[in-house]
Amino acid sequence: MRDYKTNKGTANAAFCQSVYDIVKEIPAGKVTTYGEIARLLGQPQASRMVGYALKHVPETMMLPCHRVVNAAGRLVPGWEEQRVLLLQEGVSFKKNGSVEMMQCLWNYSQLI
DNA sequence: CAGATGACCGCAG
DNA sequence: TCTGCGGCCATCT
Repeated sequence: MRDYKTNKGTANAAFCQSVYDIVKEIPAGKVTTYGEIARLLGQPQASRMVGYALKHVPETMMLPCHRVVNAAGRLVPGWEEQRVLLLQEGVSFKKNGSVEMMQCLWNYSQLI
C-alpha cells in the first residue's frame, strides 16, 4: 500500500531523462537496444526500465522511440507502425520481421 | 506486503 | 538468428 511509492513518485527522473536524451540523439537509419542504453547510463540491469520509460513517454516529446529495439532485433509487440517508420528511414529488415542489427546498430563510436 | 506483469538481457542448445 | 530458461527491477493488481 503506497509503500511502493516511497521514491520521488516515478522511476528515477535522472534515469528517464538520460534515456530520452540518448534516444533523441539517435540518427535516422540507425537503431539501438534497450540494454545498450541502460549500459550507457551505468545500469545494465535496468534494461526493462528503459522499455517501461519509453512506453510511458508522452508523445509531446516526439522521441524516435521506434529506433529502439531489443537485443534480438525484435520490434515492439502491438506497434506495427514501428516497422514502417524504420523502413522509411532506410533500416533493413529480415524476412521474418527482425531488424538488421549487425548493419543498423548504432553506438557512440560512429558519433565520434 | 505479496503475486503477477512486461516495449528486456544473457547464456545454452 | 531462433527458442527456452532464469534473473533483474519498477509498476500494477
